[in-house]
Amino acid sequence: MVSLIPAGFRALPLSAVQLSLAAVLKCGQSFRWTSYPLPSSPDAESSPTHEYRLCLRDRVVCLRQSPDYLFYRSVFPGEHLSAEQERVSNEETLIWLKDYFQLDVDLVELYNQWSDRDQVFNKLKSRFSGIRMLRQDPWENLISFICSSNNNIPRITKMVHALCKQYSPSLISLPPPELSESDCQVPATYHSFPPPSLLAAPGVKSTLRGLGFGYRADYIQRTAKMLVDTHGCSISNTGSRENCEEWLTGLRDMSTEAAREELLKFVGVGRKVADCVLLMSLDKREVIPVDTHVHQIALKHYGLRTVGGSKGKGAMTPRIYDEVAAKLADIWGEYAGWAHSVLFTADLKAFSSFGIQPSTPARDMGASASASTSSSKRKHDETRNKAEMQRKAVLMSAAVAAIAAVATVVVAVHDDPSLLKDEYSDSDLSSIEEDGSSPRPEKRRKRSSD
DNA sequence: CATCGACCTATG
DNA sequence: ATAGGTCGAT
Repeated sequence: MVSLIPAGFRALPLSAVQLSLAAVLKCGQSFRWTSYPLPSSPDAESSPTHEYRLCLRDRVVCLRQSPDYLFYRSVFPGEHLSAEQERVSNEETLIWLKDYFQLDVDLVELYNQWSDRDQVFNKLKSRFSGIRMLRQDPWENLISFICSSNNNIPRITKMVHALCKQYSPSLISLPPPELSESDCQVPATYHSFPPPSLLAAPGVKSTLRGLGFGYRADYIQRTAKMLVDTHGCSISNTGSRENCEEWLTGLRDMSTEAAREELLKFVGVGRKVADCVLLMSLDKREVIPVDTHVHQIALKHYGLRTVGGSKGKGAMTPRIYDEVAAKLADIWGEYAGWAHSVLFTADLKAFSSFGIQPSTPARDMGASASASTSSSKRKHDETRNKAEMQRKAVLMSAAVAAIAAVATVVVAVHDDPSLLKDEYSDSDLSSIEEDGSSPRPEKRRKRSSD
């Protein structure tokens, strides 16, 4: 049967295996999407559960997803559009969508390739499907990931939204989708990402500090200033972006090494942030950003051994960085950065309940998490908007995974399995290596200094 | 080159 | 103490 198209939306045929909005828009690639839970529908199997919104320069793009379709619409400020304007804007939004989600790339084919090359990935692919790389705006991407240093996703999200609110005027104000008429919720205002010239002003430092950016406030202002001073902030006659934004985008045409070299010139941009930008907005699909998390994944699941003078703690030295990146790149191949994103997302604690079907969709009171887990196989909560619920979901998922692990096969490790370390066990990746025969995870060895 | 401490802030 | 690090000084 054909599922209903939500009112005002257009439907693009697209399998959920090719794209999972729930994963891709919330896994820390972009920090600017807002999501709204939708009231549950009678046809719960195939109808969207959330609406996602992003403010572009001139419009707000709204998305919903069913197993077989991506539903989209765009909302503009001002009065109604003519039929012709409507047609044109829909076409523009569709073009943007195809570019932003890189729909020309067959993700299923990539998943199959990675599965052939990597047994660890093979275990994850069914649960964490549809995770692809966005093709983001380089300027927004750069600033967002300067914010990401020594930081966590919720706070980065807050910071980026605060920055947009501070430096971009409100494009439009919209009510949440399909309100339950009970309470009058305030409409949300939507702000686009501000251009470089606005962040280059000296006063930005203190303003951003006031917004809780910490030391990143300086980095952002100085980077914006550098960019504007070096490559100009006038608007070119063709596009609607500042010259330096165009220049940044132009790094797409350079080699990975040359583009990285340019990015590293900016303040607050080290190897990791540079690699994030290369991968997420500059088309460098083979690049693997290595953070502490990815490092742990490499140690735990890919038998990377800690060589060199690395001290006991997992210090991220340039040496280690290169080793991890080289190892994973070798395993995953041409689209290694994309594969990395799947593994990274799978390891996020916030995704511990991802890809597990709730068998009892009716009851989802957040409290009953612990007791019922041991008896039932696939019972699980479904809504996870409450931050508090997420930690319970972690425990629950771990229990579910442990049961499932009994029936699963031993995971082959690429190097020496005996070198596997277990630094943190509350992630999802941890579930795939519990095969019953592996040695008991050792406690993290901690040096009592002082 | 490799290593170390400082840096904002919020949460475990 | 650490969260998807980076900078500047040994």
